Amino acid sequence: MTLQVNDGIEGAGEPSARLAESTISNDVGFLLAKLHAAGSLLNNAALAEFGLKERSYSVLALACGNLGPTQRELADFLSLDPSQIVALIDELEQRGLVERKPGISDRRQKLVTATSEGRRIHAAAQKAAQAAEVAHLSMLTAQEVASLRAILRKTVWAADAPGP
Amino acid sequence: MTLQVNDGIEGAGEPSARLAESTISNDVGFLLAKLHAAGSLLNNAALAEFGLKERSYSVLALACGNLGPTQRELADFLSLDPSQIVALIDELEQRGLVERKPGISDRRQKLVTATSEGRRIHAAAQKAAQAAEVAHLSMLTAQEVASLRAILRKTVWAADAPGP
DNA sequence: CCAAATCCTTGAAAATGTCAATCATTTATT
DNA sequence: AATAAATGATTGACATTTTCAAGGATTTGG
Repeated sequence: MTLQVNDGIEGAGEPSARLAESTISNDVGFLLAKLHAAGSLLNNAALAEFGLKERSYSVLALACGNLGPTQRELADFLSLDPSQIVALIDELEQRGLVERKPGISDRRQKLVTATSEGRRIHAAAQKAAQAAEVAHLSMLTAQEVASLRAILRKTVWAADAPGP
Repeated sequence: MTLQVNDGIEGAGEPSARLAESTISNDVGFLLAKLHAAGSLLNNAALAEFGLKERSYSVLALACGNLGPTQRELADFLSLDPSQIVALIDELEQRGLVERKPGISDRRQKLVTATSEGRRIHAAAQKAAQAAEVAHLSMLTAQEVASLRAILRKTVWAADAPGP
């Protein structure tokens, strides 16, 4: 489930920070939800210029790597239903940003790879997304950002093979 | 504040951890989304026993404080549309867990307060939710959890606050 | 007093999430 | 090798959630 921000992007900070006294303000889950919601808003705003949202951007980014992900892998990795992946790729494919290729060893699979146009769009979108991230975390020191990233990675990939 | 991370990761993998090589695996926004999704799942599972979800639990928790929040404040604080607050409170009120009281100085407002039954349910649900949080973050050291909480709080409210 | 703004509520439309069934293909079993 | 079981992609139906716009009640500002 997702908490979504209905605030304008430039809208002034927290109108009712009075409730921040509540005990749930210390719940990591609650803080995570709030931060994620605010970040999504900024991210989607930054990506709108390229006709992308967080979802399609993620798929495009994964298609731009040289990993040749199958749709099933994308669904698992992004924690989405396979049918949602179909819709996302349909759109990206119609825009000529990605291609479906039959799996090499398994013809049921469809490998998703970015076109050169897709790579171009992705490079530009990535810049915008990273700028949005920097802005969103501008109140943190570089050390804090690094710690946050490391802790998040450790938690997300726990019990997994070592990440990048 | 000391921010340190034990970055030793090992173990056997999730089905598609292969894609973790991708660059988006380092995006704070992406990690936030994944961690939030996983946490929500655990949270909702823990709260189901009490007929609550993250949303209704949050509202109930805020109603249990002595802050007498108005619905507008709840909407702002939880980043939800006011109409969603109406539905959440309707349900909690029908179950006898919270009450709507007319605002003291402004009769348009409705102050939301928990009943004693609501407080009882909340106390039990809080235990379950906190246990779920502990389980979710079990791969982190106490120090890392404290750092995470502090950094999240600082970012969300753009003001530093001491962790518990 | 009047106009504008605010709070809650309702309802409808759009976007998302969830699930079951299907076809083509692969894997496992006999 | 033949058959059964399992898997990947796709479609479509259905429920839930988000997002808007409008309305009645009340307050605020001129």
